[in-house]
Amino acid sequence: MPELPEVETVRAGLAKYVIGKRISSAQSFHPRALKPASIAPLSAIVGAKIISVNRRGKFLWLKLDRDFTLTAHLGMSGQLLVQSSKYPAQSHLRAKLSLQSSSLRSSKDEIRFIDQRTFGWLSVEQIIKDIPTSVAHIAFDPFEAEFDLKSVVAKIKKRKSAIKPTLLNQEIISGIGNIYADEALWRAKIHPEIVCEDLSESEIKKVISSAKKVMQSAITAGGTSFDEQYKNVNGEAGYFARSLSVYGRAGEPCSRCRTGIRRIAFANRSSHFCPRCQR
DNA sequence: CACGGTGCCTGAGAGC
DNA sequence: TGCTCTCAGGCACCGT
Repeated sequence: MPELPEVETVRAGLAKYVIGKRISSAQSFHPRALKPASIAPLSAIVGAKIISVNRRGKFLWLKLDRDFTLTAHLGMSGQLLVQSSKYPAQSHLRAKLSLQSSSLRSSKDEIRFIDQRTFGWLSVEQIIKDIPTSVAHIAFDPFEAEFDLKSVVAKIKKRKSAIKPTLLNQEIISGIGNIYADEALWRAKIHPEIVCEDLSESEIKKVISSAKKVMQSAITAGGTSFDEQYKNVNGEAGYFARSLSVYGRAGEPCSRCRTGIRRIAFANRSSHFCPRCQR
């Protein structure tokens, strides 16, 4: 599932291939591919040049030489592939952008948006202070210069809900999904159901720094391809799944204390943790 | 304002 | 073999 490390891998891959290119056509093939809030059809970006590829948390956007942007979210199963238009269409191809190339030999002439479960979307949006409208309410992620650890800790400390759903709340800290939330809590030795108010400031800091560290390691590994849905722009899987300590490892021994990893369901999600390390 | 619950979606895998 | 059911979890939205 694409969380910050996977989206960052896709962002970097896109940046490598598409910056400076002009979009020569843009088509959508599924009614849900374009977000209903999009201010224009996908064809509105035809003729625009891609200036940069940006990310906040799990949101991605192409900065164009226009006063609007193309924003993308991968949802559960979205992929953005950069490949040749000669390559046959994938079964869940939802949209594609053709790139004008200066070199006739360039084979990476298409961005394809593929999405099995259709929770992902593209959207043409206004850009205000460099941020697209659908990203305006999203909190800074821990890799952004503006991320303010102290204020995030203070905000979390006041909350009456459990730490796990709080880590998943993109309006408090962005980029963390179910996999990295479980991994961060295991690293910080904190039980997912502990109420935020009951944690000390240093415990909250530890969870956040653990989240940043585990996500940094995952970026280095090219992301986690746990359910075969996530791929980078070249269609390759990341290999961080082998480095996961708790997610998807119910019943296996904890690598710190050998106690069996437990899986519980709460807040409509599964949580994996070590019942001995995380009290 | 804070927070919990629900809906959207498809294919893999389980169970019969 | 083939049917039906459950599960996976991203975000938006709604009600309390």
